[in-house]
Amino acid sequence: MNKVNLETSVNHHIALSAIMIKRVFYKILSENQLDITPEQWNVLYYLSESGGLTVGELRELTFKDFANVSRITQKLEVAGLIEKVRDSADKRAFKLFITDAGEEITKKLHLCAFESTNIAMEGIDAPTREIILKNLKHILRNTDNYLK
Amino acid sequence: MNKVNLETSVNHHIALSAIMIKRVFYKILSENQLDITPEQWNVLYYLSESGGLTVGELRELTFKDFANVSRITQKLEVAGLIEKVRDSADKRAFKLFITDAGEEITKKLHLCAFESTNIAMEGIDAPTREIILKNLKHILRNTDNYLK
DNA sequence: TTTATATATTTGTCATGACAAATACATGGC
DNA sequence: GCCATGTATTTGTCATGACAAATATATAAA
Repeated sequence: MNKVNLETSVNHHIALSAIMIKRVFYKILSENQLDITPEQWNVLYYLSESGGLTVGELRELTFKDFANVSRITQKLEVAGLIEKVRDSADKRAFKLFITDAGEEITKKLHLCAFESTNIAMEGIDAPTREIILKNLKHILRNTDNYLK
Repeated sequence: MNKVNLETSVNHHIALSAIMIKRVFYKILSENQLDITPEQWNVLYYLSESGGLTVGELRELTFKDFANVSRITQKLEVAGLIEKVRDSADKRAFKLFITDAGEEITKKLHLCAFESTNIAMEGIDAPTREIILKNLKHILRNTDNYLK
């Protein structure tokens, strides 16, 4: 009888923590009257770091699929936070750029992300955070290999 | 300038790991022709452990909100995997019970969950898993306190 | 009892994730 | 150039999460 116990399952607790962290982030966002979702923040983050990414490149960076990146970027474009420019060399593709308004909001979003990290990680020292990070990256490799 | 770096953010990697683990689980479920979602598995798990829970009790156990538990249990009921029985003492509430068909599927789901754990955690030794689990529980307390 | 308020659950809406199908453009082989 | 195939992106559908509003029943207060 291979029975799983969710109370002691790391997998399960990763899922729960992810949900709770996202809730904290949502709350901080709404307290700061930022009409942005955590996933939109994720896209803005990468476009702020490096402009001119395509939808496909964003897909890789964000671990999302084309469909979702497509829809998230549409919303950000409507909100005036990014621009989608047809690539003249490859007319199927877009190059995405963050706008000045997008950069403004991204600055605030960095503060919110910083705050939510402080809340979630309070009482966990730096070496332990390193261990957790290292092992989460290990889990990402494991799962990535399996899904290939 | 408080700038967050997602590449070294534990928060962010928890979110990514959660998504990837869920994808692995989805894949295993579909390979086993189990027409069940990870969230439905979660509900089945608790109803298998202890029958007669209300929607509200399930909500607490699963970290979901009423709306979602309500919809998930509706689908499981339609699929014949659980039963919702009006509580005679409190006619607002239901008592939920897993059916024999639900128990059958739950057995298989335990195996799938076990398998997905093995895939995600491969190469991470037991003491390290303990450390991760302990700290994820710490994060759950931190976030829970903040959201209160 | 009547009324106000609290509780259990459901429904509606929007954003997102998974997944399949559709669109539009590119590229290689003929 | 023309066609088959591949690539970039979009759209549609279903399940779920967040959140607000609605429904039904319970309970407390007047």
